[in-house]
Amino acid sequence: MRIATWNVNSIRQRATHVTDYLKRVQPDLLLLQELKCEEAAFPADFAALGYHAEVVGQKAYNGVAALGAVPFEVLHRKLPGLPDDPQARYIEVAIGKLTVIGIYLPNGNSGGDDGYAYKLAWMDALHARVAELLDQDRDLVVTGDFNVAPEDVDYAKGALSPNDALVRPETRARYRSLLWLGLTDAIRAINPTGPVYTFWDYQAGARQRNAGLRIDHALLSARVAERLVACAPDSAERDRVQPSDHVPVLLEIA
DNA sequence: ATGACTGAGCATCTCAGA
Repeated sequence: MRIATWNVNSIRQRATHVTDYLKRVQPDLLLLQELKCEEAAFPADFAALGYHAEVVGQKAYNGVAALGAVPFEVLHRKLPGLPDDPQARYIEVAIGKLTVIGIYLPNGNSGGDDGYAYKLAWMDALHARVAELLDQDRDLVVTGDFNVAPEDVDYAKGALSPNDALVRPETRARYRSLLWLGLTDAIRAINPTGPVYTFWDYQAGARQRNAGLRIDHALLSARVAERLVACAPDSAERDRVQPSDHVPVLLEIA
């Protein structure tokens, strides 16, 4: 089973990139974030490759989707606990006995105190949902753009200010509390030390200077983690023409 | 010490991203 996640920063700008990726990598399931369009404007290009799309869209901002080459069922289109969330940031699907959650976690740097409070409330609701699924003994993958750089090794020196919402202590504490429910950070399980970036800013030659961040993650419940084979970002995607600022992360489970 | 890209939209600037 191969599951990928990718913040595409506009699916309409990146439809060709995604098509090429699906042809080359052929994941069973691809979770997308930052579609920046409503469902009606989501490109139809992927059906011809055998991928069924379930889209949670929104005009201009946010938006997530699941593309499957295998049959899957949508369980939730909003984070349970935030049923009236006006922002399209959550999709939960089932492939047989496996539950897969795709998230676009709020950045938290805009909107002042309210914007950051929204990020923390979203993380609290995600914690509650993951705890509920683990209590039910579900096999679980939580993946997507978390907008959290968990440790100092996860961002290049100078790439973020110390009080950025991606690294503030309240943010990191909530990320750790998710792990402490019993989840395994798959990128770190495969590559325990050193920088492994998933994002490079468009500005100031960040890619050329390798001034990146690790903010896209795949977290695995225990039985899934026992079957972990590989998990890594595809950094070459960042060097294509007109790329997203994030690269895909591919997870392989035996 | 400072600046710096990209995308969407009731658009020629503002908001958001991270």
